[in-house]
Amino acid sequence: MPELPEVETTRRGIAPHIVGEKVAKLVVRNDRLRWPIPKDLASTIKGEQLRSLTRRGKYLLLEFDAGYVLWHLGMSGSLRVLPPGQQASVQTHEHVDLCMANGVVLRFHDPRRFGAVLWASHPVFEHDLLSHLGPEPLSEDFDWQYLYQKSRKRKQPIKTFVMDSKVVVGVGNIYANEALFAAGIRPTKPAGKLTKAQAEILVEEIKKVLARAIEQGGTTLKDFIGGDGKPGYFAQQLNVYGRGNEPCVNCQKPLKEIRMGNRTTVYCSQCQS
DNA sequence: AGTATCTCCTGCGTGC
DNA sequence: TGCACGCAGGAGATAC
Repeated sequence: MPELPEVETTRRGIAPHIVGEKVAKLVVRNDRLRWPIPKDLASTIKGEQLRSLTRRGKYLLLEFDAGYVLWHLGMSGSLRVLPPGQQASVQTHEHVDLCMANGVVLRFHDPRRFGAVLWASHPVFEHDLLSHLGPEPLSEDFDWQYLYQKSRKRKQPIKTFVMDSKVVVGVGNIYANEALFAAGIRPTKPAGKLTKAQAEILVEEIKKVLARAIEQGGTTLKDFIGGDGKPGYFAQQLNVYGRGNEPCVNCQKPLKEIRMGNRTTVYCSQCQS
């Protein structure tokens, strides 16, 4: 399930193989993703040179002279590079191939089809899906003063608050749970009740957990495949996620597991307040 | 405006 | 062995 670290890992893995190359063709075997893939996308980018591959939140941005392809992996999506001449047969749920002039094929696999492949003309950041996004969590714009100010008078639980992409992008369920545990803050705490000190440590822990995950190249979650086609090798220790009722790593008290906004939430009632 | 709920989809684990 | 069922999850859409 791609969270920001997996998307970034994918970006880094595939970029060297495709940036600077021209598009030979886009093959769409199934256009029914979260939104339909535009019918004319293939003709729009055919022959165009890929100028850069960047990321905004969990969106990959493929830059061409005329505009951008926005590529979101959704919850179960993965991209892998098939080297030139390696004619791997198409497996089920492999919905899209981006074929480059150098023979490299970028293949999209997405069983649950929550992903998206869309076109955005210039300026890309004014696109409806990007214009409202909050700062990148690893950027300097995301600091404790920002989080503190933004959370004032907000009654929403801090966990759903930091998972809101308008507040900050890229903090999914796994890392929200982990960062709140590391910060010693209870997920249910109203965002507006955070102290300055808590805002400071939470921002720090969010950055730490994401940066560590990127360093390690993604999670071990089972359907992640790295940009080089190898399985994810991320072995970051998860202290709370998936450990409901198991002992807290700090105090051994059984971890609480609750539902918040339809998402599994795990915390230690003794270590988080 | 802020907040909570619903929704898209398929694979997997569980219980009968 | 097979079925029904619940759950997982990003984030936009919708409803208060």
